[in-house]
This record gives sequence, structure tokens and C-alpha cells, in this order.
Amino acid sequence: MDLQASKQKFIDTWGALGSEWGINKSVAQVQALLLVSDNPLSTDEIMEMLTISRGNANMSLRQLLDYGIIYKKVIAGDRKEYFVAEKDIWKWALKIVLMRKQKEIDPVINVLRELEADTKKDKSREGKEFYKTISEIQQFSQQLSLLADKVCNSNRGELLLKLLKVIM
Amino acid sequence: MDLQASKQKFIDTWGALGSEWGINKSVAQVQALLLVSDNPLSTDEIMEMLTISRGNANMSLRQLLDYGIIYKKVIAGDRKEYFVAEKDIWKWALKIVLMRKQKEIDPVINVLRELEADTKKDKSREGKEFYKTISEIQQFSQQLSLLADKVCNSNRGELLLKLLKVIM
DNA sequence: CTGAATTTTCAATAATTATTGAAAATTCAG
DNA sequence: CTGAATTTTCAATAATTATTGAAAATTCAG
Repeated sequence: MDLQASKQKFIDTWGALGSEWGINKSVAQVQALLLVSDNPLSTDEIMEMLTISRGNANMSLRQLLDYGIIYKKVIAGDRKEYFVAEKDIWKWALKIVLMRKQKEIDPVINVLRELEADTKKDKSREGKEFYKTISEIQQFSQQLSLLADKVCNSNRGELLLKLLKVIM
Repeated sequence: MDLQASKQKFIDTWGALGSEWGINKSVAQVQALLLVSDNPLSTDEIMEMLTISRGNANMSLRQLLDYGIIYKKVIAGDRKEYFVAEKDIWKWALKIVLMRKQKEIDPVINVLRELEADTKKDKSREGKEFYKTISEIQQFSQQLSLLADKVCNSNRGELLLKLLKVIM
């Protein structure tokens, strides 16, 4: 298998993995393409290499910029925008974790808190059981959310090493 | 808001959260329903309470049984099958993590390993860069996968506490 | 300014995924 | 065994989500 085929395989694999975790396939593929690209790419090059439409390429790029895992790169004398991927896996992986946590988990934690409050006074056995179930899920999620914040906001590599040493 | 409305809100929230993480909405809702249900439920009761079809209820239940996060419960003198949820959040959350890791992450790690092997010999600058990118992602994923195994296969609560103490 | 180059938007459509519900298969009380 | 109760399957359909591509908006060299 030649280098281009290997790159293509990586892009496809990455796209499939993204899909399974609720990340749009094109978005994942654009990130993958930029990760393995030798040089900054323009929207037109991305469209061509992934055979996707201009609209799709543009939306995917905007989302990745929004996540903070790709950057714009100005090329002198060219009016087009070029893009490069953040290559440090720690940086971008943690950004994705933090972003998804904030947008998807934290709102759920808030709903759980509301439900806790709503049922705190319910003295029926059923009410108490519901309260207990909700509370446990809420606290667990809370702990995880806090953990994610700490991990994402402190310094990288050594951290996981520390963790691994404690556990193993 | 009364208890039934609170339960419904939990079920809906849980279903929406699942969808965002690539878990079928009905599957997530069935788990949520069983989590907050006072007693074991039959397929018919689940169908009625979530207003979903028999086929959907059956498939969702099978998947949850497969994940190992709900159980069958025999009720004496009744031919129907009844179901209860695993209520220990540590148990079921870790099972989901482990299952998704095995089914979705580990195959990707294997592809990355293949790609590493395929490009190890490539001496062009572009080939070397690709190898480096792939290797970093592979090693990172590898470490996470190992971490997940260790966490999921050791004993619960104290573990996260240990982690939290190291980090905070 | 002007207008060509470029980016962005968004309604229409395609592709994918979820759901239904009836038919087939299975189970089990009598 | 028998047949009613129950579960499972799966083709058809519905619902959702992704993608297209042309039109509108924006940018910027000259």
C-alpha cells in the first residue's frame, strides 16, 4: 500500500469512528485530512480530495475552527484561506472532551439538579427511590465533569502518567 | 411538577443525551424508564409507557441485555419476561465504557497499527511525517484504552477518589 | 469604488438510521 | 402433543440527519 492509500485509509477510518460517536463523518474526515496533510489546504483542495461539496467543506471547516482543533493559515500573495490541523493530540483531544462535556453533559447535569430539587420533598416511597436514583446519577456525572475540567485545564503528558501510575 | 412528569423528563433528557453520543434514542429511553421504574416491567408495559412498537421495544431490550446493564426478572406465575435496570451507576457506566471501547476504539487502534507498519519503511519526508502523526495517535489511543481496561476491571468508588486526589 | 474571487447561507434533495407492525418462530401450560 | 401466549425477525416506511449546489453575501486587489 502506498502512502496516498494509507492516508486515505486513515481518513476513512477516522470518519467511521467519528460517526459512531456522534461526530459528523465529513467533519471527522476533514480533520483527518488536515492531520495527515503535508501542507496547509484550501477549501477547494479539501473539496477535491474528499469529493465533498463546497457547502459541506465550509461547514466542516467552520465547526473544526469552532472546536479549536484546526487553524487558519494565511499564505502570502494568495487570497484563499488555508487550513492546518493542530497536530498535538493532547491539545485537540482535550479540547474535544471539554467542548462535548460543556455542550452535552453539563446541561444534563442541570436538568438532573432540577429534578432533584423537584422531588426532594416527595415523601412517597416511589418518590424517595426516584430521588435516590437521580441523585446518584447527578453526583456521578458531576464528579466526571469536574475531573474532565481538571484534566483539560492542567498540563498535559505528566498527568496521564501520574494517573496510570496510581492505577496500575 | 409531579413525580410522573419528573420521571418523563428524565427519560426524555436521557434519550436526547444518548442520541448525541451515538446511542439509539429508544435504547437510552428504555434504560432510563427501567432505572426510574418502581418495579420490573414487561415488554408490553414498556411499549405502552414509551409509546414505541413491539419490535422497537424488543430490540432495545436485547441491546441493553447485551450491554449487561439491564437484567431479566422472572415473576412467578407469569409467562411474560420482566426487566430491571442495574441501578449501580458505577457498574453500568463502566460496562458501557468498556463495551464501546472494545467495539469501536480497539479496531481503530488495530488499523492505526497496520498503517504504522505499512509506512515504517517509507523514507520520504512526507512518509516520515505521516508515520509520526499516526504513531502519536496510535500510542495515545493505546494508553487510553489501557487506562479504560484498568479502571473498568478494578474496584469502583475508591478508584475515582484516588484519581481525584492526585489531580486536584 | 468596482467587480472578480472567495466564502457563507440555506432550501431542496439524498442518504442514513430508526421505527413500525405483521408474519414467523418459539415457548410452555395443560 | 396442541395451540395460545409470547418473543423475534425483517421488509416496508417514516423520521432524521447529511449533503448538495446555486444564490447571496462578503472580501479585497486594482
